[in-house]
Amino acid sequence: MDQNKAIKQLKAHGYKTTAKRKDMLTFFAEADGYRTAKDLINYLEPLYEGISFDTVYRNLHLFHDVGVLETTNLNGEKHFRFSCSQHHHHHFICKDCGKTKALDVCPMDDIRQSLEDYEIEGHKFEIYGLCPVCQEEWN
Amino acid sequence: MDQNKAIKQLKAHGYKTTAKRKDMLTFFAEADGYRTAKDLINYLEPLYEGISFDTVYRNLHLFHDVGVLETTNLNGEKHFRFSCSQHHHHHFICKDCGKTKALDVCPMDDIRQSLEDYEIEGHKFEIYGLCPVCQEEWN
DNA sequence: TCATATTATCGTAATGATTACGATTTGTAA
DNA sequence: TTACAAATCGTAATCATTACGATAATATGA
Repeated sequence: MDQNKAIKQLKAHGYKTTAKRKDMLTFFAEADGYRTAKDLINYLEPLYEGISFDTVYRNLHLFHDVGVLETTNLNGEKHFRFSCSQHHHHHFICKDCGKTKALDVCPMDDIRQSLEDYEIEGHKFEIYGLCPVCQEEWN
Repeated sequence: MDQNKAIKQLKAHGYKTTAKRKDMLTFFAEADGYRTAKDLINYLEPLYEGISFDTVYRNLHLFHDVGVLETTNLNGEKHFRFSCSQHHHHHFICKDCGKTKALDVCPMDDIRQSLEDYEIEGHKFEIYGLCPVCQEEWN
């Protein structure tokens, strides 16, 4: 996912392109990892003094609904990042900087058979820790 | 984990046995799956009218700290269940009733090698859906 | 059994993230 | 340029969770 693709996605769904939305997408393009609503607000506040919670949260949900962002819950707080729509995979997530590393293995392949009677709607596999860069900063 | 073992754990850590704590443990023993703080409060309220949030949340955290409960975050809300301390495993979790099914596979085994430079602190693998019983109830 | 120190609980207020809403403004297509 | 739907504002409400000073209950040893 990148900014242009994201804007196309919005248009394709009949949503408008606004300066704020563009800047939100810039934020996530530069972030390259999971970020919170608060992170986004901090980024936008200097650009648009007094920007409304409504705007921020509504657009985060909108972006998620049209597939621009994916989301996960870390310590009870929602985190967002650009979707990796290529192929199904999971992530290592750095607790410090929020950046991710894609993992090719998906454990579901080996497990479906053992859950025949269960209706599977989704699954989550994440690894948490410190990326090499942030390890340095702790030493 | 069962009620007696849980009470022993509390004593071993110097915590007291109270009627409320016993009833909380009864709740989780009967629950046999993930439950929220609210679920617990609903269960306790008829027994102890006006029971304090402080009591409920403090004890949930205490139970977690001494290894009586394990916790996970579902839709932004903390859920608790008796720990399965035997050996490391993951769960299928029913979205309807919160009951779980243990999964023997742990994807970490295959993945550690590909994260040599990363400091791994934890991981999460959960499958969500409907258990056989709850599927029936939707038909 | 009883005193006492320590732990638990109460009642309630505060916090933090998120959602909601009527009024106003803005983007877009004709 | 107009008109209308969509977007945003400003702010209040909600929901889960945490915090705290005052009071009560438990466990231990005299």
